[in-house]
Amino acid sequence: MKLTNKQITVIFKALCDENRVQIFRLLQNGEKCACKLLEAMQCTQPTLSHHMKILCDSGLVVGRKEGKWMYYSISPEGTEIAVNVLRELTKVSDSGECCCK
Amino acid sequence: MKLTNKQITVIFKALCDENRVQIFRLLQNGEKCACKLLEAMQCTQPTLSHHMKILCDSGLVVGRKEGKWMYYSISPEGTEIAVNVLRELTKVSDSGECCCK
DNA sequence: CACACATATTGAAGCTTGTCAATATGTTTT
DNA sequence: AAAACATATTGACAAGCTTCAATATGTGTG
Repeated sequence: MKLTNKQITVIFKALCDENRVQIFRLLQNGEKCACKLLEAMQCTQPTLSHHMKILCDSGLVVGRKEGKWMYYSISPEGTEIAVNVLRELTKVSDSGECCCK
Repeated sequence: MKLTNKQITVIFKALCDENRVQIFRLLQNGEKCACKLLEAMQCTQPTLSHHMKILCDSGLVVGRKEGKWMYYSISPEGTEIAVNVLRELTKVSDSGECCCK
């Protein structure tokens, strides 16, 4: 599972906005419909929809349509990938010294 | 260790830019001086300096000054915090159903 | 002390993102 | 079929980010 730098930025862009962090907090105790999220957030419906799209694109959140409602939840698969990417990217091999030393 | 939503976004902004992701890759095999990073990157010195500031502000990278050189490395403490925050934020408690169901 | 070198800061231009009002799409109800 | 409802899309504007050239700061060297 090899991601490009571009794809990695898409994942972490999900967490670059305070509103989206708050949405994660709201989703932590289970799936929620968009209307419930909207109630809890201080933004308009189109803005929420925009953030949900970014969250879904990142893979950290998944959406499920049921009739006229849209249910969102945190994706265990997506978040596991994100944790692994973060781990991978920040892992230090420490194989060598810098030339300038 | 309780971070605000704002502080969390600062952490993940480090990984929102392709160039910064590339910088992590360069730092993976140990501390590097700014001049070495600059060589490897396709950007000007002020741009690199700007990115290094964002990385240091995130806590994921630490800088160390030695004479006229600046050495940067991945911070094990910072990255551990980041992983924990990501884990925390994406942990699902699943305590209850959404009202709309 | 003047000069060369490494890095940081400033200021401006261009691009991207976040936000909202208005509107469109799709679904259920009457 | 029309009305009501939930969500998505569009278009416009504001705010923020990335980038660079120019300049400043700090450090070692002749």
